[in-house]
Amino acid sequence: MDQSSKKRTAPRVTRSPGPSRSGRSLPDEVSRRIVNDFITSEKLSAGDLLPSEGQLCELYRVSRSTVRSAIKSLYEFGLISVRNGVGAIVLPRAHEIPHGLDRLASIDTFATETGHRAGTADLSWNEVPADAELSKKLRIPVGDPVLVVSRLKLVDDEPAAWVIDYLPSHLVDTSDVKRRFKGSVLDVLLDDENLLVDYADSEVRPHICDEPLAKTLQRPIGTAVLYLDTTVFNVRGEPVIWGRIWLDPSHFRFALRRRRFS
Amino acid sequence: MDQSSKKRTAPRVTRSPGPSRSGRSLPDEVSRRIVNDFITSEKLSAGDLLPSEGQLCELYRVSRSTVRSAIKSLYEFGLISVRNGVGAIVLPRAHEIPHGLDRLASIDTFATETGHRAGTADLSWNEVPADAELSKKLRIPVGDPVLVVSRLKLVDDEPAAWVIDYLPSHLVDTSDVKRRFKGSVLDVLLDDENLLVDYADSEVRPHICDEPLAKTLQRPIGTAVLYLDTTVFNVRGEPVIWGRIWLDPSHFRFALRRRRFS
DNA sequence: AAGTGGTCTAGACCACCTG
DNA sequence: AGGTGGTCTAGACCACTTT
Repeated sequence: MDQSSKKRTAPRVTRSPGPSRSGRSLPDEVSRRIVNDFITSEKLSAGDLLPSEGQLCELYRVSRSTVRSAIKSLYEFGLISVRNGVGAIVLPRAHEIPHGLDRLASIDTFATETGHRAGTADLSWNEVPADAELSKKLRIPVGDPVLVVSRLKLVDDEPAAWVIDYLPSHLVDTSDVKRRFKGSVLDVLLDDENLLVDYADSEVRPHICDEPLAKTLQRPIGTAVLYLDTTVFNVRGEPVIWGRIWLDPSHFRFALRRRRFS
Repeated sequence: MDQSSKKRTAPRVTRSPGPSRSGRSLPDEVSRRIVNDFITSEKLSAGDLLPSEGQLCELYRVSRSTVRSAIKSLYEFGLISVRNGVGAIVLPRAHEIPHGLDRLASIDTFATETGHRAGTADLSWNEVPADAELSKKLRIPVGDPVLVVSRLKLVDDEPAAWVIDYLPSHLVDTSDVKRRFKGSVLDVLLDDENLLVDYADSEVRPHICDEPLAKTLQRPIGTAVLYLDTTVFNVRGEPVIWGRIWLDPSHFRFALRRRRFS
């Protein structure tokens, strides 16, 4: 087209300014630009159409594949809808999705991201031999050592969740985990590049507080809480944590965006 | 390339046999083939590597982009992990995730897919003017007519959930919905191509059965159930259903695969 | 060094929606 | 008819892992 003569001085979007290492991909960068330039800037409002893919290609000087990838992200993030033959429609940003239940992240991360202060109390570390249940959940032989970490999670200094994590000792160095622990066992393991932590399967159930739990969470006996039974796996599909969490729903809203198909 | 001399007689994967209209995309077709040929066929087992992307391109005679798209689907579906420089690793117990809580589908669909029989009882249809809460949830003026559909959902003839759906009357033709209703309001709307139903935001909370609910679900008073507060939106981000569901956890397990980032 | 996945480009053609 | 998104291809180059 036009590169015959000179390069346009248009602010072409590139991977990053410096040594091309910002962790950000080109599509992510384009997503960010689209959000800044059109969505949060209030240049467009809910129901309006984004510029067409072709226009965005010219604007940011990237290929259509890159623009399409960026648009897909915005769609999956719930910011726009896309209609064939029409365009990308800006959605109302009213709904927040406070804690994406489908995202693998720690309570500390969720709390911090939503502007709250996460804390830990009644922390205890134990090593026990695996019983039948632990053997099944962690897929290790009965009797193998298991690190048990239990604690009360505080949000803004109020009891919010009771958490017990079970880790196969052969996978983790107990003293190392202890040293790097800042409130979340999951975060320590997520940061460890050798463990290759990848995903978790959770099951959500309602639960009624019995006396010890009620006392711990400082709620009346009989209060309804959410129980999350979670197994975290590495990329090879081996269990690395079995976690049991009892959550006070007054401190944690569990929101979820559900989509067709997928 | 290689079409100069010999053509492979390999069974090139194409969009569909007939008039190219099966609704299935090429990447979806390739995904299906990969699952059939390598994962469920037990040719590979958990921890094994899929053939490389290049090999899959040759095998199915498609471009690398198509193969990568197929692989991404398998990843998002939780069937494989992918590691840079290594390959795609088959994950264990790939074949479950009974009720993906993150998927927009009806109770009937979930029940049927898991081999159960869905039923409906105590069905009632009403039209009421929107009060303040309905006005807020459905984003319509107070007083606007709202269709209220309540019923007991049965799974294998046992009470499993109490459901109330609220629909703005201006969006739906009540008699039409009634006529096409086969147990699920959501399914009727999902099938309607004019409504453009797109996604839902749900919030999950624990709930303790009071007397009327306990009686309806035939459970003891004080039983813990899950309460799902769900708003369904169309592609323009307009609410089309507000649904309230009380679920007996003994009939519905809510599983969720959680991934990093995303 | 060789092989793998990760990223990005350029271009072609199709399906859909709107005038 | 013309514009928009949807799909697929071919190829280039980079980053990562293994040998």
